Amino acid sequence: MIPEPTSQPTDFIRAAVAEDLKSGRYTRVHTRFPPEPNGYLHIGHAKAIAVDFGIAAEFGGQCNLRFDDTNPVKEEQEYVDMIMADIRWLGFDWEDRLYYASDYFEQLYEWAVQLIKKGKAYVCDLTPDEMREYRGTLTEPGKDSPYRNRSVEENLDLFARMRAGEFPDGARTLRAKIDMASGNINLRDPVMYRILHAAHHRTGDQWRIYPLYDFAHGQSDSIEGITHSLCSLEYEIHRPLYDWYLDTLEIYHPRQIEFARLNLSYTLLSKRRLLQLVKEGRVRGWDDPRMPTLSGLRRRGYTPESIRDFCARIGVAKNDSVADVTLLEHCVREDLNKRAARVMGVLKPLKVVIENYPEGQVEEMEAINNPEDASAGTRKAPFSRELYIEQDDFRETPPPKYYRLSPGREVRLRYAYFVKCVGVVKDANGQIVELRCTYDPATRGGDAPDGRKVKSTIHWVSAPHAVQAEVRLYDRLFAKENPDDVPEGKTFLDNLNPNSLEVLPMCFVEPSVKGAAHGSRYQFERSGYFCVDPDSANGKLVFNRTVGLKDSWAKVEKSR
RNA sequence: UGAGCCGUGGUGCAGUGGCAGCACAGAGGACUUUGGAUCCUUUGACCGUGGUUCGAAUCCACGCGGCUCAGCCA
Repeated sequence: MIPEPTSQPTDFIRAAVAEDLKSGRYTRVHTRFPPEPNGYLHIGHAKAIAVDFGIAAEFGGQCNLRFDDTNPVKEEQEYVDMIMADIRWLGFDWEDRLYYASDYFEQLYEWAVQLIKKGKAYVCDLTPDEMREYRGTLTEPGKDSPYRNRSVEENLDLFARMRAGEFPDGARTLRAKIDMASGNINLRDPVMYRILHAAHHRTGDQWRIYPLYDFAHGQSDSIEGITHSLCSLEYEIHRPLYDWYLDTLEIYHPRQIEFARLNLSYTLLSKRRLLQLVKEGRVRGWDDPRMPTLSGLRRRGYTPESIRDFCARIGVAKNDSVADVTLLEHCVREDLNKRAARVMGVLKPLKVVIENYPEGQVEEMEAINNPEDASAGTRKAPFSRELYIEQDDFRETPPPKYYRLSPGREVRLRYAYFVKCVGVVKDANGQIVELRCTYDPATRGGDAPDGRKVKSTIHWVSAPHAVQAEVRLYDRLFAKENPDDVPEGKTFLDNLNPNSLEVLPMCFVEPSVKGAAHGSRYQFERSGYFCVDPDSANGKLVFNRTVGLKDSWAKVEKSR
């Protein structure tokens, strides 16, 4: 497995695992990542994957991939396939250890029978409503079900007939006989099996009863010889039940340890609501670049390395916490800064004519591909009399501290010449449509022999050589730090950022990027990191902005 | 008013009886052919009250605050 780039984090789970090894409670480390195939993986799962696979690797152990597919009505093969692709993309490998809880249905059934024979499980005929009443409340104990003391023979018979499909959905359940007065509601005779006449994506119509999570998970861990079953905090309260099944069945007993799931500012990480955004068309799909799904982040241009780095940096603990999305952004910037080729791209073009530059002349200017990586080499960028620069790089009346182009002011065109603005052309509405400039031939390459300095260097693209592209600018999907923070009567949908997507159809990039493959990542100098979207086709380029560069001018301007 | 868990700068994570630290964010500066990157400086925290101790973020007690659980979801 890939070693994480940042320092070795030592957290309470690693400490517990090390202690278990030292004490001899376990002699090896074997974990598992157990997704339910009912949605796409998101950045929160990336944390869990990093914990499960990461800890196993660090201790020289293994990590299984196991689909927790005990609910056929919610689960689909499409999700299984995408989940596997996402985990691989993230950089983790379960080798030949791909399992499904549904692989164990027969064994689980036998164990259920065993529990019945031990007098530890019974078939219950209570309706869902009745069961709720009998369960009691958080502060009051429950009452025993009237079916609690059926004979072993009757239970065996009924359970077999449940399996045979003799009863309709919901007519009966198999329940563990534990303690209806327990302070832990999970122990008040939890349901082990429910009747579901539904086809399963793997077992087809083989089963009419399906085990619930609690009756499947621990035993699946046991079957696979898992040592440390790492899961999120909400299962903490299930641990006594996890332990009860294993102990009562008298089978190999893994240790469950819980940690806090990831929350991210300005982001929703709930499969249910992510699904809702997709189904209602609020986004273009699971892989919309604004989605926190791994497929969305991938399409947005995030690297797996940056996501792993992020996971390493947020750490693992039991505090409910909200990680700052700016840390995630920092992680991609840091990674892409080292790796992304620089290129010049003009998002909002303003035409410039260099009046004293010979018509028809073209010069090939040498440009550095990546100042952070000398091995990336150089390229040629064509320069000519007519160029495009960024609208933002010109102000007719420059505010204080604005160093870029303005009438009479000289700036450097990166890798080319000093130019001075000598005229502004406007249309009938007074809109600036073109700049007239002069250049100093002595400054070729960007340095003035007389030693004079310019305050600013701006990027440009030669108009006749420019490659047209569509650029999609993304902002946070939600306008609020906590998308769930809504006033009475509103929903998280009201916190959607109406400006989360801005499409710029008429951008110009330098010709070196022509024909770039889907997924290629670039830094557009002074602008940000961009990634070629799969919508690019037939020579038409579409870029997604992964993340902007830090912009200290924007800060100055904002504070004014 | 049941059971379980958790409280350290704005955020996340360390510190497990001996000078409270790291990262991100913020502020300031240096440098710069990206207002990028890099480098330097800097603001800022132990939920509260008692107790034990020479010494407490750490151990104990009592409070306070937050989260999870009353699916035949996972």
